[in-house]
Amino acid sequence: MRPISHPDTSQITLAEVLYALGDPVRLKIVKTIAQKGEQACRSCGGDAVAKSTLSHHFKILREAGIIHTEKVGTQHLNSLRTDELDSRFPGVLAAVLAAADVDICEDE
Amino acid sequence: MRPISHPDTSQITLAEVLYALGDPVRLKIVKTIAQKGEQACRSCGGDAVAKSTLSHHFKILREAGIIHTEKVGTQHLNSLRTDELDSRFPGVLAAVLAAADVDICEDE
DNA sequence: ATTATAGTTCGAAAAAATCGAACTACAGAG
DNA sequence: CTCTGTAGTTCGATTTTTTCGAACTATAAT
Repeated sequence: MRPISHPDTSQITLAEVLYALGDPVRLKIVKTIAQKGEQACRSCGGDAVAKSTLSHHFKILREAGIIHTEKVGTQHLNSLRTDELDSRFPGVLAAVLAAADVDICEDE
Repeated sequence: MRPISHPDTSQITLAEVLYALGDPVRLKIVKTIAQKGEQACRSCGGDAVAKSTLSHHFKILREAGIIHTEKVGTQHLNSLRTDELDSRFPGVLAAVLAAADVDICEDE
């Protein structure tokens, strides 16, 4: 298994961040982590999505610089890179998270 | 040619908005309209993208509820649905536009 | 009428998402 | 230490989405 790599703050691009957030499953993942804190992968997906697809979604979020993944035993704990994201693009994540509460369509 | 249709404010979803913004070409279009005001399609694309692809990008933005398109003579004038977007998802567009100024990667 | 410009639509080719199956990695039980 | 279970990844195939060029529609100007 390849080591888990994360982009440096300076390498995070806006288009990639928005792209990563622009998927119902990934938006829900981010929302869940924001609400409940650090989460393992399987606790975010629900059962509508295959395990391999979920893995792919986490990879997209990680490569966009939105989440940090740390391997702990058999599971991968994911947290939001809130501070780094906010220093790079101030207010974006906060506005999206606030909007995610308003939006009813993408709720489970 | 089909009539140009726009979603109602209440039909705009966050995931669709973020998805629409999560493409370098579309982000640039939105940025251009925000800076210079109402724009025709061809004045936003640059020459890196085919005419038909540009047409597709405008369609995505329109269907996501981000832009309003009005036919004026031979051209289509596009404007941001700033107020509607802000009433639906307060602060999101503003934060993204501010971030787009910071982001250097997606600049032309 | 003719020519030019702005943009759309169509069909094909290229790229990305999704899935199930097979795999790796670790933890705990026996 | 081996066996079993759980968490997640990787692989190959299928489906969906993007992209393009070519042909088309619509309006304007000559």
